[in-house]
Amino acid sequence: MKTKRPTVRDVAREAGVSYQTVSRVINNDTHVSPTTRERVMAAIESIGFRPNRAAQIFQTERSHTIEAVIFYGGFNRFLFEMAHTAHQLGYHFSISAISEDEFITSLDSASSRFVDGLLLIPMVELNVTYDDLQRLTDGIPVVQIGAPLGANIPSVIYAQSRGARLATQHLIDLGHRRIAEITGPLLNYDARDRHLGYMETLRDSGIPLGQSIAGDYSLESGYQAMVALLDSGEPFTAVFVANDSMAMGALTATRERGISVPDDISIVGFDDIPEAAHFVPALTTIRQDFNLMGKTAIEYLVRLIEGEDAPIQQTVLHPKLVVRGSTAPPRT
Amino acid sequence: MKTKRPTVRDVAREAGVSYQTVSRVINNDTHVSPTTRERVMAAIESIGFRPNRAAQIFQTERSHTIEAVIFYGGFNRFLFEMAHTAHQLGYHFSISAISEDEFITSLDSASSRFVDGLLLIPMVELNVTYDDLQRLTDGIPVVQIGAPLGANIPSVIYAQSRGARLATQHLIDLGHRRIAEITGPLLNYDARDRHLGYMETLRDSGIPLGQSIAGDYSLESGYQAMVALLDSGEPFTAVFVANDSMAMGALTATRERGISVPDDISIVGFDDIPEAAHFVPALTTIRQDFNLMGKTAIEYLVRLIEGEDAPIQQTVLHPKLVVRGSTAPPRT
DNA sequence: GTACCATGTGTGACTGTTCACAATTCCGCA
DNA sequence: TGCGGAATTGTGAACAGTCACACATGGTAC
Repeated sequence: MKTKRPTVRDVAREAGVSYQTVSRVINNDTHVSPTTRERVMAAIESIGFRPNRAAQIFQTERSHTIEAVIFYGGFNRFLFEMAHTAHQLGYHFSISAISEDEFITSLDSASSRFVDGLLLIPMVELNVTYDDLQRLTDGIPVVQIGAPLGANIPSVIYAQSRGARLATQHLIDLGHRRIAEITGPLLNYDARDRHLGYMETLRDSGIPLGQSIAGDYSLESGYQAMVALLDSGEPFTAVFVANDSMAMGALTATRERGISVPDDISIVGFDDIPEAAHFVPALTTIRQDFNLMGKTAIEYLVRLIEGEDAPIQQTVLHPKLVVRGSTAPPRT
Repeated sequence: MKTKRPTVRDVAREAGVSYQTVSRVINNDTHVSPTTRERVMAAIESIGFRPNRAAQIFQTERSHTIEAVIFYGGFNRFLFEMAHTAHQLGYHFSISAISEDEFITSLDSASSRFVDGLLLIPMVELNVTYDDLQRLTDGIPVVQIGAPLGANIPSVIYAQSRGARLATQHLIDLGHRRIAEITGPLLNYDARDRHLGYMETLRDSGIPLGQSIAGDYSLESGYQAMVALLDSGEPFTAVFVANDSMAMGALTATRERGISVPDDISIVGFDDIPEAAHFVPALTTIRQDFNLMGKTAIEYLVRLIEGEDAPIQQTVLHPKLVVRGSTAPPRT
């Protein structure tokens, strides 16, 4: 962890050339013979050299960075709140939007860019352990938003399965016994945990599982899933939908068929986005405060960066049930 | 523009101290006498010294930057798309979320951080000229998203007033003659332009202006504005609402009063957010593609950064009308 | 055979800041 | 008056790259 990072001069020694030649190679300069280039590349690979971004910027006075300046109070609350919290604590905030296969690259370049801390917001399950993560990032503190409950990674999560339990139990308490489900993409932590919470609650009450269809959290997929549910012919009086957007799509599907919510079918969503209260009917859902989650994560990350004492921990926030007009007792 | 930036040594000479003392002052080190500190501060101020962030990071190996790693495909499309485009063009993307009074500070620190380009996304009118901007940022290229039509600033905008015209004309074509309005916050470029488009269209058709109430683009404010409109007693058969969120709130207000949309009142929104098609009734609105706008802005910014030849220009995108179920001819 | 040029490679200097340590000043107290 | 120690200030070196230039080599044209 404290071993000095290799420099161009180390690479040069290894490859038997001058540091300037190494510089030329990492900058894709043309005036290098193919054989030399190859030798240098091999040396870079073998000793694990990464150019020091700070030194490059210092020298060239170019950072290759674009900055978006955005005024507080607007849209995009989630990222926004985090950026704001970071600023208040004296940190710049940058986002790196990547596709899955850029994941590794992005992490291990972080140390050469002297990023002080990383906030990981994966949408899918990461098959890396915390140790892998530490090795990849050269020991840079990482806080993950959203993770399996009990994971040994510094993280901030909402207890997803608990939220799903609240939702499902609410339907049971109203008297429903045939409860279908529209899940999120089951590769996601949260989607899977919501699904588990639903199943466990039914099992605990001795109620058979209903039909379950997977969506991808999008409005459109919620619509499609509800259509499929209705087309299946299997009867049900309530649906637990894994997020509010899909619930909105589901509502549209019922409306098109003249099915009344909540008289014919009750629907519970998840997230409590601001629009949920304005759905028709207003959506009963599970509230999560994303801003709080972002803020908490940043504060924790800064503690990890600045204090040696901060322990690895998982902060678990608890969602709550918000009852509105989309749920009612089943028809008798 | 090409004058060398002052260094700690310049400040030291000016203040009659050593460069190390200057360093101590800018790092808020305790071991500096109050008088010396004051003298140094004055020197810094007088010669306009800003510490070279790259050199600081280079030396300390700390950047005071937190990076959020987010996987593509999620939420927050707007910022996200820009980040992605920037990455593809070889640039890092960072966001700086500020309040209005941090505006100046944020801009003039950009050059000491060697930011290559700035993307300005103001929600309110900026009372700075392009020259001011250039001076503040030390000549760093800037592209602004959203600006008055015809402004002499590199910018990418949607022709807001044109969108408002489309919306208003649509209502007129349906036969409406008493058309009310719910505007956005009129300090915003876009809100004002939408308002103007509405007024001009009515004037051009010789139709008197309807009642106009200002909201703040939030769901809740749309609800309140519609309530106020209905309470006013002044009759109207259609409303032009300046964005979709407010339109959603407005729909809730009509529903609560048993007023039918579009039978009693037609409503047109603006933006075409994904939810708009699922409103009850589905919302007639004006479509803007925010992703396209972000992408266009980044690409233009990169051209400004890399090419000397790129001219100052304003790219004007054109919104279009999407007709759905919230508009119909007025009752006869 | 010499002059020329292109290509490939190496050397020294420089960037602006902070760190470690050295030197100076100041003050109270014996 | 002289001394110890704290507070304040100064000096040299180092960080890891890149730039400008110099130097070698080898091929081509005269």
